[in-house]
This record gives sequence, structure tokens and C-alpha cells, in this order.
Amino acid sequence: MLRCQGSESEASICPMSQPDRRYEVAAAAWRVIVREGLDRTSLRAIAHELGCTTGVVTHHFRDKQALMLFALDQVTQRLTTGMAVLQREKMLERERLVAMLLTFLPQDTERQEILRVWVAFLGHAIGHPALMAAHQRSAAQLRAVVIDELRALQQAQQIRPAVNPAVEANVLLALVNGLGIDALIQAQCLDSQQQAQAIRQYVESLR
Amino acid sequence: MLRCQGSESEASICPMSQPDRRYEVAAAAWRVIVREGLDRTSLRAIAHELGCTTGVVTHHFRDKQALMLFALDQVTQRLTTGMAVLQREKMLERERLVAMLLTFLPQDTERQEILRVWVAFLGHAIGHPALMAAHQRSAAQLRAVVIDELRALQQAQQIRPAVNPAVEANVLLALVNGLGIDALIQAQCLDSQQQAQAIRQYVESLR
DNA sequence: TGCAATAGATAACAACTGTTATGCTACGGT
DNA sequence: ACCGTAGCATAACAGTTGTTATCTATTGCA
Repeated sequence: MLRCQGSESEASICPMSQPDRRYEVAAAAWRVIVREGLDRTSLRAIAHELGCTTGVVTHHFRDKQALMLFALDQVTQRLTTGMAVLQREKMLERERLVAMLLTFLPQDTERQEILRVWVAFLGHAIGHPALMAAHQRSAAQLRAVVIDELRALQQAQQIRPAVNPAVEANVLLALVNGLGIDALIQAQCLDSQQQAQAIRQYVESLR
Repeated sequence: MLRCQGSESEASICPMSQPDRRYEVAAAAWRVIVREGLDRTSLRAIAHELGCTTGVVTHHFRDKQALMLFALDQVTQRLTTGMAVLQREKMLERERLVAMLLTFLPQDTERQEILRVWVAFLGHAIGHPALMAAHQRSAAQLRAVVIDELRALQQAQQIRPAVNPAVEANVLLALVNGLGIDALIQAQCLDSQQQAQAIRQYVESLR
């Protein structure tokens, strides 16, 4: 059982060639967060979800905060890789940007889980500057991808030259974040297709 | 000290003519939430913020959850009354809708506090169906106001007849929510005026 | 004046939290 | 064969939590 796929996380400086049990711990933490809420996500609950004891968690993470930051980082990682895949697979068109932005919406259960965890952490970041800083870094990272995409579209003359990529990236991300939250609250006034249409409409307005 | 201004909250069915100490408790809870985070907002912390003991809280609220639901309801109350004021004061124009939507953005410190509390509760609602249901009701209430405004604008021929008020209300609220969260994370890529401009631009596109 | 309800203080309760130390087991290198 | 370390279990720790019961003071009403 010695799988050795490299894990390119930011915190994998420590000497670990194994698939890093920490990913399993973080995954268990995700599940508990979504099911029980962040306030009931104790080390014992995570360990129980993993089918182990708290020794596993304490052995692989210095603090609970370290675990939480790692779990939050996984959110960013998933979103960025999801977008990166689309950047490689699809042609450079406005529709590609739309597809990338749809990554943030809870289309399938996995996306829904990501969004839930993200919102839970965002709420927890209120009054916790360290966590808020992590969110800030995450947001900057995701924004950078969208800005790059907008610039590329601009260079390909798919959107107007007058468009400010930095500004519109923010607006677009704000829009998808808001739509995602609405869907999460189950306001249910907009279904998945209507949300996609709203994004597409805004992107097309940049033409 | 027998102030008797009526309080039109949803939970004020109980026989209390006083200004209801519960509002002060909720205000104290807000302050603790913003400063310390929702996880450190214990009954003792709230009481200490209020300059009293926990007896005050336990006397006026059945549970901690009752207090939390009350505090969350205050968020909705503030936002709706803020919009209602604008509806009375200003002329019926598209700019009035913009002004109403700006209510959700952290323009001053009070708005910032409201937004922070709202986000904290939203994160806490993950894994807590009862709280999530409260959010759902709140969102529905706010959306109804925006829908009404859109319909009125449509009747006044300020926006296109083809526009679907229900859909656009959702998109607009999603946009302001997202922009507010961005500002909260202090992504700081968009200043207050740029955010307002983004909203105004979308509203004008409905013309 | 006297009774009853309200407002609040205080303290004790059990449950749960993150952290830490310690013990056990299995494997990898020498 | 030996030893050190990684991986994990276990248990104890002190602190904090919401809840509850009990007690005191004040106020409104008859």
C-alpha cells in the first residue's frame, strides 16, 4: 500500500512521500463540516468520521487551526484545478470563461460540498483575522485566473478593449459567489440553467 | 425610565411593553460576534459585553438558539427598514433601486457590521437546518422588496417589459451579496464607488 | 401596606473542547 | 538482529460551554 503520487500542496515541504494521510483527514473534516456544522467539527468527530481516533489528527497536524487552514486550502485547490482543466480542454472563447465561472456554482454534489465548506469557513473567518487572511489569499488566487482569462479573451478580440479585466473579474466572481450562496440557501428562485444564463449574459455584455 | 416605544418584531408576541431588553442583548451579541467570532460568542461573553451577568440573557431568551435567531432576525429587520426608508424618500427611478441595493454593501461601519454578522450566521447555518431556514425566510423577504421595486419600475416604463422581475431581483441580490463579501474579505480590488458603478451598470442594462 | 411578578445575580452541573503526554506496534535501514 | 522512527491509540488535563435552580431586589398593582 505504498502509493507515492506526488502531492503539490503548499504545505508539503515536510518529508512525506506517502499520499499524505492529511488529505484523508481533511476530507473527513469536510464531511463533518457539511453534515454537522463547523461548530460541531471537533477533532473527535473528525477522527470518528475517519474511523480512527484523535491520535491520527494530532499526529499529522500541529494544531486544529493547522488542520482548518489545510482544509480551507483544499477548497482553493479544487476550484483552481477545476478551472485549469477547462483552460486546457476547451477553445479560447467567451463560453470557456462561462464554463470556468460555473465551477463556483453547486451544479453537482461535489461542487455543493465545496461551496458549503467555503461558506462555513467564511463565516468562521469573521473575528478570526488569520482565517480571513487565508480567504484573502484564496480569493486573490482565483481572481488571478479569471483576470488572465479575460486578458486572453481581450487579446483574441473576444471582448471589448475598453473592458478592465481586473474590475470585471471582480464583478464576475462576485456574481457567481452571490448566485452560489443563493442556491445554497435554497432560495430556489433561480435554477441551475437560469444561473448559468445570468453569467452568460454578463459575459456577453463584455463583447 | 419607562420608555414605551412599540417594537414591531416578529417575536414580540410576549407581553412586553418595555423597549425590550432583548434588543440590547442582541446588540451586544452582534458586537461580540464581529469582534471575537461566532464560536467565541458565549452567553458569558455577551453578558460581559452588556455589563451584566448571564442571568440577563437566560431570563429574556429561552435558549441560546432563540437569542441567535432573534439576532439574525435583527439583520433582516435593519436591511428591510433601510430599503423602506429609501422607497419613501426618493422618487421612483432606476437610481432609487440602485440606492436600495447599495444598502447591502459595507459603505459605513454600521453596514459593515450588519454584513459581518450576516456572513457569520450564514456560515454557521451550514449543517444547521433551522438556521438555514431562517436565512431562507430572510432572503425571501428581501427579495420580495426588490421584486416589488422592479415591478413598479416596469410599470413606470423605466425598465423593459421583457425583464422578468423575479429573475432579475435574484441576480441583483446575488451581485450585491457577492460584492459585499468581496469587500469583507478585503480583496480591495474594487472600491466603494466601483462597486456602486457595477450595480448601476447592471440596473441600466435593464432599461 | 402588602402581594406578586419581573429582572437579575450567583452558583453548580454535566458535557464537551483542544492539547499534551505516554504507550504500543510495525517497518526500514544498518 | 537491532534500533529509531512513523503511525496511531489511549487517557488525563484544564478550560469552556449551555443549561438549570435558587436567591435577592425591585417594581406595579390592589
